[in-house]
Amino acid sequence: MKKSLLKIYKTLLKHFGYRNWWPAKTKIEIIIGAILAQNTNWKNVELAISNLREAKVLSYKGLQETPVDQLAELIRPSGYYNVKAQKLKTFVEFLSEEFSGSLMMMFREETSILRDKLLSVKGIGPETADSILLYAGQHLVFVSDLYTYRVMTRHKLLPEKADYHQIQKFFQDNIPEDIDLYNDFHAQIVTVGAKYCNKTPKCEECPLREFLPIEQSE
DNA sequence: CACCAGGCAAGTA
DNA sequence: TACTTGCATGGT
Repeated sequence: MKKSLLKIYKTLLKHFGYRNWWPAKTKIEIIIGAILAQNTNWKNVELAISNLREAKVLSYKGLQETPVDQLAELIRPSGYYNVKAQKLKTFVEFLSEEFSGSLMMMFREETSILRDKLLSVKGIGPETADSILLYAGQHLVFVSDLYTYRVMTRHKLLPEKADYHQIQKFFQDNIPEDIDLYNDFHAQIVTVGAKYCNKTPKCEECPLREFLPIEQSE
């Protein structure tokens, strides 16, 4: 199994090239993006981020000093804007209280301890926590998501009932412990997922078509 | 027009 | 524990 996952990665890498994720400059921008991206098309997130940038509030202080309803207006294109504005505020409060507003201090925490702390923040679930850990903090956690679920289940590598933790463990148990690999593998899965392995799959053109299981008639 | 996107929390049985 | 529902915009 170790081999087949890596083979999938290599196929994706050859097809799409190194993805160079996360598409953001600063750590806080990555965190903001991770929250805004929840159940939302990335294009919409980009619109929201660029609004925040233009308003010069794409920073810890910016978020802290901007009223929640103003933030909501700025991030409107990302959808669920009221909930997400509150989530940004809640994260800022968490960072302020737990780590004196320092991401540097936050990411110095041991991985599993920090993961638990992030999960205790309202609005941060497993995927958002792991995206923050891996992409903003370079912690060794594999990020799963809807596309990961689809790619794995459609290729019969995991059962339909597989939950987040199971998917994550499957990757962590079967590929080398390498931050750059974790980083780019997830990026590749999202890329192939968005293009070919979405709700209405286009397996004929998918670079992973050769990995599809043999169809059984019944 | 309907349906979906790089989730999560809260409510119900 | 295992479903269900609310949150909401912009693209196809």
